[in-house]
Amino acid sequence: MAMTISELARGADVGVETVRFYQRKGLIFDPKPAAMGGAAGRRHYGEAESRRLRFIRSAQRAGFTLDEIAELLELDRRQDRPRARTMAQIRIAALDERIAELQAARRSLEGLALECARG
Amino acid sequence: MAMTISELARGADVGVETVRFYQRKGLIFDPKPAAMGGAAGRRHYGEAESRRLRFIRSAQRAGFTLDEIAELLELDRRQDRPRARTMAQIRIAALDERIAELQAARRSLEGLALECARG
DNA sequence: ATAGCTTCCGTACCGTAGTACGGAGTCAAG
DNA sequence: CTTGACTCCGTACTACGGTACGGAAGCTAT
Repeated sequence: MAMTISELARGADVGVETVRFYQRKGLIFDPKPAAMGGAAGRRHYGEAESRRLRFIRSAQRAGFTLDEIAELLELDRRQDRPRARTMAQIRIAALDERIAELQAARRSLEGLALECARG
Repeated sequence: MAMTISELARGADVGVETVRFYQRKGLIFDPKPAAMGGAAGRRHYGEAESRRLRFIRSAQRAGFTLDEIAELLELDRRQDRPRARTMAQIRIAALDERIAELQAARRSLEGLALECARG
């Protein structure tokens, strides 16, 4: 249950420095060691943090910026479903656009490859 | 036919500063004004540069980095079709992967939006 | 001929998302 | 009880793709 930072990082396939970076950004709860009733030095993390970190990575794959992800996490905390839904829909539209663009690029690369093959 | 830098930039929907940045990177021929037999100060560009600039933008949309685009332009100059073809194929594979990832992200966002709608 | 937009040039700065570094302290195994 | 790995912390640096700034000089329309 209780994990060190490196275990947490491994669980989401990110580096320790990246976790620390997210903490500085406020994306991950930072159980300040000093603030935890004297437990010396080390932080420890549980399943909640691990899930949160994996969520961040998946949201990133969906194209959200870290700032947007911070907002999503905040919306989740506040149970603001309408706004979260809006953000999701905006992102879906952007995704559709991006997918179409990549598919168009793919087609034109196919054409290019074909030209190269013929010479 | 002969264009100023701002006309060239407009033709590809980029800023003048971006054109200058590409010149520094060596992506666009830079007809150094001093080196052109005394024509004072200003560069002028033709259709070739305009096409080149538009090519850069479309290659970017396909996900090539500027360094890769520099290589592509060089391959074109050297008529190295096999290598260009290889690069295109590598990019197509990366594109396929990326498209699949975005589609997966899209599906999970749809799920999220649905959850938000129900509450 | 002069006002005012462009151009040129170098250099500096921006946002995004990390990654590295150095020193000090800490924990676990041999 | 030491050695070696891990942690903490602040700060600095990286890559990428631009974007901005400031001064000098050049066009262009009035």
